[in-house]
Amino acid sequence: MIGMTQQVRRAPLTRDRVLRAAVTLADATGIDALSMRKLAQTLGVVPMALYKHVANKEELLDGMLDVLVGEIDPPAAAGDWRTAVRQRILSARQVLLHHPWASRVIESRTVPTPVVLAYMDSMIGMFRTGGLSVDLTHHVMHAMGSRILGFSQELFGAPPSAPPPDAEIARQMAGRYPYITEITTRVAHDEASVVGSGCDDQFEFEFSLDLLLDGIEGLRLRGWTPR
Amino acid sequence: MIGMTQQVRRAPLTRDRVLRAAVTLADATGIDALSMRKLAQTLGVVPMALYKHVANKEELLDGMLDVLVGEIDPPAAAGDWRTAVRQRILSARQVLLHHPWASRVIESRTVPTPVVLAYMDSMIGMFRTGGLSVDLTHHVMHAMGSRILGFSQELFGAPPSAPPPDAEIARQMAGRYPYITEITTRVAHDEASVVGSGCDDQFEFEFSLDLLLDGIEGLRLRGWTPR
DNA sequence: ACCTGAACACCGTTCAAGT
DNA sequence: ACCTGAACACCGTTCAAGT
Repeated sequence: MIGMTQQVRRAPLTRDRVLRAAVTLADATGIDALSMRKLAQTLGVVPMALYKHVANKEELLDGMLDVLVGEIDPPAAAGDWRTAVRQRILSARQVLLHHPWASRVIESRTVPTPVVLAYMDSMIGMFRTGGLSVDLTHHVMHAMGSRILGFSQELFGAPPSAPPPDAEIARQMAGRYPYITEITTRVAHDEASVVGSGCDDQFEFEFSLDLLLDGIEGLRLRGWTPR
Repeated sequence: MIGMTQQVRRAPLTRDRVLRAAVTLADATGIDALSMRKLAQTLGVVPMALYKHVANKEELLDGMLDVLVGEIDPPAAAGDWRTAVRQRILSARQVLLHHPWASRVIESRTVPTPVVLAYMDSMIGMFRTGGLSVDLTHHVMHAMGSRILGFSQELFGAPPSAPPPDAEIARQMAGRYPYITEITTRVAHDEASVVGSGCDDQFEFEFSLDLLLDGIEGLRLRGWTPR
């Protein structure tokens, strides 16, 4: 027993354990509350011990995204490109919905990791084997942008989640923002019994995705070429 | 002269002066280097003096975005909806290009300010007066998402800006990411004399924007209705 | 050689003391 | 009543001292 410390009991710290703990902590407390110090604490370790497995916090964030990309379903083996791409992006979206902090972290990355590059490569492959030219695939990848990772690219997370305004404030809103009011009252009426919050996020995501995929398929059918 | 301090010389601190100084500082040093303390320093003021004009840093960031939205051109008076929307979004994009930190700040906002609401309202108005139904306009606003503010929604800022890899690394890349390589070599060949860095960002942005606008105009012409 | 406590150079914001 | 210095509770990371 002599010389045996509490540490011996713990599973040895690995890069993978660090990254997974960071994902769990961000899920639980949000990305703003994720610090190297708090992460070390949840692992029962001194802060500096983390720096053996990640060079710095940037590399930690990169690694956390790699974990999430690993959760996205692999591409379906058979079927047309449109269905396969659609399926995979909807899978990516599910991952992002389970980790709401991910979109802001992705936004802050400057260089893709090998894991993200591999994901992008396989996504490009789905367009290419589907019959899109190299040039068209190139522009399509730009057009899809972060949607390829399941981003909804909404302007605000959930603006209509605010408590229902009283009549006086509603009247002011209608005067100042007539067009917004026109839409929100329509939505409130349509879905009063369905959803309390407002829009159907899944419908909106699929509407946007299909708008792009339909446009792309149209270009492919018309044999789009540069210039 | 007695009792006259250095402060008397300075223009009095206003909310507007605080916000504009913050924008200038973020432009010059990046958003990560923007702190309440450094901002106060550039204004020749003690940090706590800022809190008379903004409640906290969140409100400062909101206000900075309001300044940028104010730089976007107002909608063109005449013309079809497609041209007017296109023009205005390209104007918003120019603003974002001049303030590269803006996209990450927008991403971090949770509630739109009155200034942003007014911008969204006028954008919705452009679709409505162009002949889109309330329902279609609603979904279209979701589909446009942050692109309405000039976002490119690219996955990474400038991935091909890396120094040209040597032959050995290039061979490894080609083996690991064959589809990415297929595109990047094509781009490098096409634009070798035009652009050193890689893609033509303006072209890619307009390609994506037109893909969406064409799709939307198609739905309008076909008289799209829900369900 | 490895590990780690203390220290450094920062943060945003509170609050009590000064005018 | 207004203003502000010091303090509080944090950061990410460096580095020298300990084993």
